[in-house]
Amino acid sequence: MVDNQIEVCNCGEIHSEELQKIRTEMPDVTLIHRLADFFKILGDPTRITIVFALLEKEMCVCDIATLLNMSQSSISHQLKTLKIARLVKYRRSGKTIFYSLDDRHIDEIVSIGVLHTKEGNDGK
Amino acid sequence: MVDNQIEVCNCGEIHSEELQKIRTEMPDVTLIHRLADFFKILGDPTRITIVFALLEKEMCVCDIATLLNMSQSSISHQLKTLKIARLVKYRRSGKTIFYSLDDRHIDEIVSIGVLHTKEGNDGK
DNA sequence: TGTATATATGAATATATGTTCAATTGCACA
DNA sequence: TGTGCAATTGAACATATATTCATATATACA
Repeated sequence: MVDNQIEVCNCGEIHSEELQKIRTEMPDVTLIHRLADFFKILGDPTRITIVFALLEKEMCVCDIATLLNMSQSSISHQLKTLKIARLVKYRRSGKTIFYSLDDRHIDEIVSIGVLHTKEGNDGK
Repeated sequence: MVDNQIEVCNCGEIHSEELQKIRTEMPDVTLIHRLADFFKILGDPTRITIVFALLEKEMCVCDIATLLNMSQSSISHQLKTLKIARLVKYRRSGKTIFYSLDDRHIDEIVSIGVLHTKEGNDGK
């Protein structure tokens, strides 16, 4: 990324040296993109519901589909997304494949999300 | 939502009584949607960068735009999104408007996200 | 080896969403 | 009151993405 900054305004509320200092304290671009990708995973109702389900116990694809009342194909697609993001892992047992959570931070992060959600108790 | 479940398979890995039990332990649909909306907010590089910036100090719109090297309009749009989601608040001071974080859980949740991101240290 | 079952995959479609561009609003100050 | 600046807003556009449908894999079992 080239460093030619847009000249936006002259408000000068923060001097450019301070902006420069803040810039050095910010996480690097790669980390930010990975972080955003991580949160994006949890930002879909289907996927986070799957996470909640797997928080209860390991399940096979068709169990999850039945639980969520959705097609097996769409669950499979979402599980693939979760798998790539390393949020779930799987094991094969004959014909069926069991999925389970693969991140020890997930319950923690989801719990905090619930806190935030319940505090802002507005009708959306 | 009607409760006519799709009959997906007969794998029967989990009996329907157990699925029913798990169903009762799952968060309700409204909470899940709010949670997904919350995580979706953090699931965009621009928005999470804004959050990181505001973690450092309160800033006006043009400062953020300069810092992120983005147009002031797009920052303003994103700030509106963050505002609606109650992640940021603002105060007016003359012509400029200062934004700051409005959620005491944010640094916590972002920190855990960073943990997850750094542990899965694959080259994506 | 052939059939049945659980899961995965690819293409297509519909929808959601981030940024830009062109205005407009709100406040300050001369 | 009128000009200037910071910020907001709405429409348009391009891109991303969730689900569906049809089909392909992979394993079990007869």
